[in-house]
Amino acid sequence: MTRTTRNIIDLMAGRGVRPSTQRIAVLRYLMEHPVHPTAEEIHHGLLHEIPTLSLTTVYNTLKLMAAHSIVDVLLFDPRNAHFDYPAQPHAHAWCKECGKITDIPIDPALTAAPRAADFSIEEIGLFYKGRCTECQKRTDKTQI
Amino acid sequence: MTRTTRNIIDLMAGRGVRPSTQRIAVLRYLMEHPVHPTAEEIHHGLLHEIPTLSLTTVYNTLKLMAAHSIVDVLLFDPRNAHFDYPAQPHAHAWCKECGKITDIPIDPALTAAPRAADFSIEEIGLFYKGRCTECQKRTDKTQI
DNA sequence: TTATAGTTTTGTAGTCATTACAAAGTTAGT
DNA sequence: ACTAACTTTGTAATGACTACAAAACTATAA
Repeated sequence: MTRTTRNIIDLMAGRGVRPSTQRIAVLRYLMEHPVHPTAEEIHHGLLHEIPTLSLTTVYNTLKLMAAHSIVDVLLFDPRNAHFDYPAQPHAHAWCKECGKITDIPIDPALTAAPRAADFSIEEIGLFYKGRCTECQKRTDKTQI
Repeated sequence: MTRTTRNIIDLMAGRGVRPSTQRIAVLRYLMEHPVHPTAEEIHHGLLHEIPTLSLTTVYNTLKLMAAHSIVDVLLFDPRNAHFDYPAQPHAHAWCKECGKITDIPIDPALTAAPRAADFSIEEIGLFYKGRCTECQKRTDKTQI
């Protein structure tokens, strides 16, 4: 059992989620691939390790871990949800053109709860939508 | 032609969107119903006014106006998109329990573009997820 | 070990918001 | 009025996600 597996089990147990082989694999995949994958991508990426893993289990696992605040669900992309293990607090930038989601270091002041008190805040999200450098370059070339 | 209709036409023209009867109706509905409705709700709410209005047109119109930054698409709710005419810049609070989306006045400093420059930012979003006052009260009662 | 109950996983069959598409309708300019 | 370009409409599809029930697994106790 690797060091990471121990950490993952402890993290899950601390949040009230029973660690199973599949759940550990999904969370480790998210930790080792901080590129905000979709459920489909996680499933595909784990198939060689757990050939019997079903897509349903990946969805169930992500939903369960999101409910226990272990992972974040990113819904910028209208086509499908992306998932994130938030090691550090950060904002997200979504490129409208290529769909890539990039982490943006966040100013700690932004994570402060706002003055409006008529709401119990459990989660804060900050995101930017626009165009990444590569897509800007590509469009510029085309336009010349 | 009402005052508002004139304003809507000017707004659309200024953003490069040709104003049609259906498009004007959709945008006015959003302005007069600042409760972040879904496409289905907008369609239903306009049927008595334009009985032939199709749901496809509502979707097309919202997509077009979003592309021209006239309306915002809110994707917190995993079930369906909500739409917003942002009269003032504001954040959104989404209640995980009842699904209601509430406007939160935003500190103008938060809308400033961040220092990370490798990205052309066209839109900034700030949201909170949690529980609204009513849902908190209801749960408290249940727990007593 | 074996039994048993509770939990998790799996595969299949849906559901449903959203989009593609082509025909019909509308608008604008000549 | 004529024509080209644009918009709307209805239907049919797409595809992410979920419901469900059977099978597999895990933990605990006798």
